[in-house]
Amino acid sequence: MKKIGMSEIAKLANVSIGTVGRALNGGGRISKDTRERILKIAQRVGYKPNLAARALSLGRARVRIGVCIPREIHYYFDQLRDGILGESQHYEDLGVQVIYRPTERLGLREVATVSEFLNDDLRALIITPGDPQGLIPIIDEAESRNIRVICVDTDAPASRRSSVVCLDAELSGRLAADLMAKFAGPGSTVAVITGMVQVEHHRTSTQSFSDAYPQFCQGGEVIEVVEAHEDEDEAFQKCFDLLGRFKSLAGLYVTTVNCLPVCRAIVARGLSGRIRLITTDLFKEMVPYFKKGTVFASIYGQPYLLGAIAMRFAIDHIVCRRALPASHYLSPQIVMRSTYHIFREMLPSPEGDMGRDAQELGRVVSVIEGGLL
Amino acid sequence: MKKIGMSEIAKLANVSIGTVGRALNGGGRISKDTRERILKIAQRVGYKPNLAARALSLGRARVRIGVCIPREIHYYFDQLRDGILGESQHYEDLGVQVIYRPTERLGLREVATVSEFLNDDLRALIITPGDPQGLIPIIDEAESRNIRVICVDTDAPASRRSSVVCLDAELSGRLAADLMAKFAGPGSTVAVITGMVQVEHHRTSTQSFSDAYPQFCQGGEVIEVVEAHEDEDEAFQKCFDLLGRFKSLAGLYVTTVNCLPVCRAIVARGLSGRIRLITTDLFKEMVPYFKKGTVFASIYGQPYLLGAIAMRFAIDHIVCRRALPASHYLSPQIVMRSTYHIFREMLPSPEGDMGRDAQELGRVVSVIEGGLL
DNA sequence: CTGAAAGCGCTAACAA
DNA sequence: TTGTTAGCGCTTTCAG
Repeated sequence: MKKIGMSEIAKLANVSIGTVGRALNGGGRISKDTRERILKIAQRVGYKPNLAARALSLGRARVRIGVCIPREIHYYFDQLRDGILGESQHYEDLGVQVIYRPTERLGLREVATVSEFLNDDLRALIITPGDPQGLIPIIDEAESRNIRVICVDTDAPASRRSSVVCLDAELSGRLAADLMAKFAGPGSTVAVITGMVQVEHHRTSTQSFSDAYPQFCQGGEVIEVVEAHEDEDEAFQKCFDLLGRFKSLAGLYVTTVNCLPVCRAIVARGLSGRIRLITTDLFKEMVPYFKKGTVFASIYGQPYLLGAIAMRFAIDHIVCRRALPASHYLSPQIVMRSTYHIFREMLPSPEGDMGRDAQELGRVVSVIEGGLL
Repeated sequence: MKKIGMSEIAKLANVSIGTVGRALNGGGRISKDTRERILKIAQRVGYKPNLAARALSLGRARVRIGVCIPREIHYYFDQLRDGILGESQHYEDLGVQVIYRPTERLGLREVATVSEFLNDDLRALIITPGDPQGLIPIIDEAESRNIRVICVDTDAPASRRSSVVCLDAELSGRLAADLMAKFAGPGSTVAVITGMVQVEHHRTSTQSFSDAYPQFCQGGEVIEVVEAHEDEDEAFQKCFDLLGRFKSLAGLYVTTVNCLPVCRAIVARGLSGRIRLITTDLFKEMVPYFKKGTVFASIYGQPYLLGAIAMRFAIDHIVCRRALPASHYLSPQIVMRSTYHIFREMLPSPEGDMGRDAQELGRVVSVIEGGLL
């Protein structure tokens, strides 16, 4: 089956190549007749446009994709960014150009920043909603202007966004419960330390854990849910207290974005390795607590992969004209003492990270990692 | 920073565009002087070739990549294949053409099949060595003919292959031990059921598990390593016996490619949910045993991702002239009752899988999965 | 409404 | 050794 181009179709249809172009791309003036005739032929011969030629003809940067994600927390969003931008680089010569305009923190000046994209002649917009409610009108406006909005990591489910790529918070919570039940055994009492309950993801996974734990664990009970407001001292203190109050506590599930204070409290109580600690993050400072056995497991959403997939979706849709999946949930990774070291999160951070210059030729010793690339 | 092309460089160097071409691509007759002058300029202005233009100019299929992987076991290698071929499709218009020539089973007629590739004018060769020893001369021959050989899933470490993308067997075993220790608790006695010990991966992970388990588990012991030769009946019988002999057995680590007979034996003994069973595979027939709680966890190497990464490496190297990492280890996924359903392995298999026609436009309800895409 | 032609950046074949 | 030129398949403009 040989590849067929527009000129072959032109011959088959007895028209010029220009007419074929007009038929294929919705373009301008063309009679319904010829149009349909050409379309039929194209279909029959299985015409597929040559993307390289198209990109070349259109000139560079005909596919603009906006990206608005937070800068902080760095350990997490730097990965997300690298996934998004890294993936896009592979398609530069196919005309993909990324406009990267981050916010400082999740939700901060988000509505304004995203709004700025509206007049940038984008084809797609990748965002991490921190204020889903406030974003709804902008997302909907973007969609109505034919800008496909893809939510990544967080979602704005009530909006008309085309697609979402994220972890299923409910699933994360259930998985934590499943794991905790198997770690702690029947009849065990556990607690949860959560961050700001306003944050959808934390609220959902906490709830889900609490619901699921008793099911997975015969006679098990979630004895308390502590809210730590993402404050280090507060988290430490509350956790320290908790451990003092419940001597029989078997496990702790932490959904804050920073598990370190909890680790410290556990160590301070001399309970490292005894309390089954399940966290939800992964960054270098955790290493000592993995090594010591303080952290039993971390249920980690791989932001790099998340970002790469979101960008891949955008490109597949716009450049390759593939359908956009309404949603894509990926499975959280369970990271343990024996495996944390092979995640890209543990690589020495080269500061100037997104090296667009890259390493030409030569030989890289070893790339290690949990995600793609 | 504007994009600079060959013609700009030509102007800067006061030569014709043809000369620039000769300087940049190692090509033919050119004086050392001009060559170096041009190279310097190119470097200075940060010249990056336009891959779309290059592909277009070269005509289609100038980058041929050979793929030789097994057909069976289907549940596993179909995923690997989809990852490899799926990734390549994205680069068709950049000139990437894949020659897919599978073997029936791992190692079967492998040397002959791989040999056939030698005269196909390939740029890269992706293989799954089943007979690493026998392949060495062919791999080395390929490399010396400037065909980059990338091993995926299995390896031929003694050969001159450029790269390997796989799971670290030693790590898989350690992770299993880590998990088992946390499931079973101190002082627990466990056993291993392994397949053919000739298979490198099984031997290594078994060994690694046996070494690591006592370290992770206070007073724990691996009481027996059963070899089942990949035979269903044998596996069932041996496992059934084992469970009869050691009433105190707390866990079982299975490294065969088919955990079903072990599951059945456990159920037959009425020990489902009591014996901590850790497996290493993931396919639809396992679902009932996940649901029942027979399988506690499966440590699964995601073959789709493995394949996608291997192909991505090949393309990045050949098309984008990036360095080939000597090795890339990815972290095994821990799959549990609460998460198995979101893996692509659980999707209804569309038989005619690698749908090259794909779904144009329209809207996909939901894509679910553990890997990339 | 349709045809003709220029040109995107690069490679390769041919001239000089 | 270097310069010139014809495409690769497509989009887009300008004539017809």
